[in-house]
Amino acid sequence: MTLPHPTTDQISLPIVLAVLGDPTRLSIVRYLARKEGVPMNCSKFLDLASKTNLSYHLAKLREAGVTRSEAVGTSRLITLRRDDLDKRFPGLLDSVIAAADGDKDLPAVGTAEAEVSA
Amino acid sequence: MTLPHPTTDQISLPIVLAVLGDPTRLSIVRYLARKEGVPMNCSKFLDLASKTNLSYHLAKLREAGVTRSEAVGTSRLITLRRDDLDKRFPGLLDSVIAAADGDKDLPAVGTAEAEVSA
DNA sequence: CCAATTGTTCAATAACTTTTGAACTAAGGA
DNA sequence: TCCTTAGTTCAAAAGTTATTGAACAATTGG
Repeated sequence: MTLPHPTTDQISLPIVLAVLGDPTRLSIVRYLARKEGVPMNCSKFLDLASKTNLSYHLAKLREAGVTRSEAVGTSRLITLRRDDLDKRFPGLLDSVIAAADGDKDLPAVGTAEAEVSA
Repeated sequence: MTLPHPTTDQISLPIVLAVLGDPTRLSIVRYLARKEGVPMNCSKFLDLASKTNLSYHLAKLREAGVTRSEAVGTSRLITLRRDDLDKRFPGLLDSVIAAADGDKDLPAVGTAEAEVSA
């Protein structure tokens, strides 16, 4: 944990909702949920936006308390803060992710990829 | 139903989340949920914002499919579209409202009021 | 009919958010 | 050491959303 993250009780509902109300960020969260346990690095998401713009969106997610970013070497390992979000807003993340999974209009991550891991 | 409302399947997840990600609108939704079955008119919310600004926020909620506004005389009867939202995004509204109910930072509607009805 | 009440619309402005490119840092491998 | 890879920072530009006040419409009660 290198970069600033809010503590669990600092996570704010309107901020989380506003942050998830962006299609790029919602796609990132959906992908992180699908690949939970497999920490992701930024470059996974380069088909959603430019590197600079991703840096911006990932910072928003981190500052809102939705994700955790850990510096490992020259990479960032990005994970969903599922436990914290479930504690703070029970059921919210699950219903958002379920709804996002059924959303055909959200941009997809990793299309045309040999999806290997579980 | 006088004003334009999206149909159930036109309701979009990112738009709903973005619309709920505003403290004024989240307070309105929380209040509507608490007083469900009792249709509200705009003026109930005048302690949240100016009349003009409320008109704007209530239009946003309506256009996103979160509320329904019906013209009755010179008033609007505003109700939560709970059935439609539950059908489209199961569990989402409940978890948002539960989280909003626990949020001390959200502006309150109808404080210092003799709250009469159920 | 007149006035009050309820809410909308419009245009302007203020305030934010998103996107961009260029320049940068920091780690790792050859 | 030098080069590459991974990501950040900064300032500018573009775009969007929120807020305001003045003017408007429509209904209702006197």
